[in-house]
Amino acid sequence: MNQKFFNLPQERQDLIRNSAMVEFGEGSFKKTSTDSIAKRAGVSKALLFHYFKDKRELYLYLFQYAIDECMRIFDRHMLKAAYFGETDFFRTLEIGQKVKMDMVRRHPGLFRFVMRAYYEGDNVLTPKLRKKLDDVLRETTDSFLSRMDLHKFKDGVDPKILVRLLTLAAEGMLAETKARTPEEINKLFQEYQKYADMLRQNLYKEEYL
Amino acid sequence: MNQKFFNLPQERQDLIRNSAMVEFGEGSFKKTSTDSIAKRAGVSKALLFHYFKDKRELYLYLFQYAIDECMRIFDRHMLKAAYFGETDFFRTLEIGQKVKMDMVRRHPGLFRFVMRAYYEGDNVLTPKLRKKLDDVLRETTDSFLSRMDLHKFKDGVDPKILVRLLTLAAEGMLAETKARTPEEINKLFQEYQKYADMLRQNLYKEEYL
DNA sequence: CCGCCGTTGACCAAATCGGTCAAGGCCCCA
DNA sequence: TGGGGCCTTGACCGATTTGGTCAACGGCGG
Repeated sequence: MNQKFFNLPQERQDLIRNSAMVEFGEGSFKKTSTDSIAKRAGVSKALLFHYFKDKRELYLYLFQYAIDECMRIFDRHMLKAAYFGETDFFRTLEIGQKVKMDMVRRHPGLFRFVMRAYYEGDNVLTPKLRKKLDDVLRETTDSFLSRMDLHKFKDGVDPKILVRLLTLAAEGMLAETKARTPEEINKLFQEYQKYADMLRQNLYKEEYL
Repeated sequence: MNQKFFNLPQERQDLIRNSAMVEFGEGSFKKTSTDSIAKRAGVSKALLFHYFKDKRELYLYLFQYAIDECMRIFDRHMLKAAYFGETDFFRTLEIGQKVKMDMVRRHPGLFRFVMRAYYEGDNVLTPKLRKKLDDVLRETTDSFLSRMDLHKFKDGVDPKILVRLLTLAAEGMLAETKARTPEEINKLFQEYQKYADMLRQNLYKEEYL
């Protein structure tokens, strides 16, 4: 790709990246047209091909960028939690969700794009990239659980499936809305907190409530 | 539409309907080509236009069919539960999920299609149809809750958000797999049951366990 | 033998596809 | 004042795909 892309102002880079991720997130690689991407970004199609030699190159760059962004966000959130010595399962997960929702605001369409890309039927994504995403997802969960204080849970509660349950719920909420305004995102977060509170209230030993 | 469509053997009707729902479920109305639908069904495109005058007519028929099918399934499951006098929240919900997963086997792509259609940006779906789906969803939840024995829950547990939490999880699981074989679907169901068991174990009063 | 019916491949004009190219506008340095 | 980059664009390309049509095929019951 044309390295001059990075000389553009950050907002313009984001505009192009976000538009492309939203479009690629709505359909398969083949069905997504470069025209629609350009139109969403309010930019000429020729400009896209000025910075990216190919539709495929744009796609692969976006995937790389998305994964890196996820990692960056995750690291920041874990570092933050670690800095404050936070070891509480729900509070840390809450921070995570908050950061995630913030990311949705900054990069609407990123999650959907990554999911799409992961399940993309065509072989546009190499197995190597696919594996990379796998690793990121698994490592984040493990790393998260290893730092938490799991003694607070009642006996018989498996924190691992609890993470999955809450993550599924959060992603489901994210998937079913096109929320972009801060108020909408805040509403989603409040709903998430209702679930988390209910679980915390009933899955923690009484002495930790 | 051409009423002779219903003279076809049921399997052939299902073949066409399912293929169309899968394809429409993967992309927007505009981006989904009649060619791909025909190809998936192993049928000539001309046949499609023999039974449905339009791409749009096919789409609207499918939506109607999908909603009716959902209703039919829901009624059957509720009647079954009512017949056995079942009033337990988790057992009834479990039956519901089981039936739902069965439907996924019989109609792969139905759920995704309905969701897509609901959030479809173009105005192919009239507000009236959209409202109809809304009503169905809300009514089923309310009707379900009104028949359940909610005294078993500990104080402070809101069954309504519990339904939503479990539904979100189930739909999330459904969305992230392309599971079609009975074994895969069974695996999903087992995962669902892990969540439900954990919640039941901790949200019910002890005397009801 | 006919007529009906489900089915098809070939075909159509129109739209859309990914990608190119010459040139316009703008700012900075000489 | 006159270039020389640099970001940006509209117009354009041939190739493919689009939704939709149509004449005709084959099998089957009468």
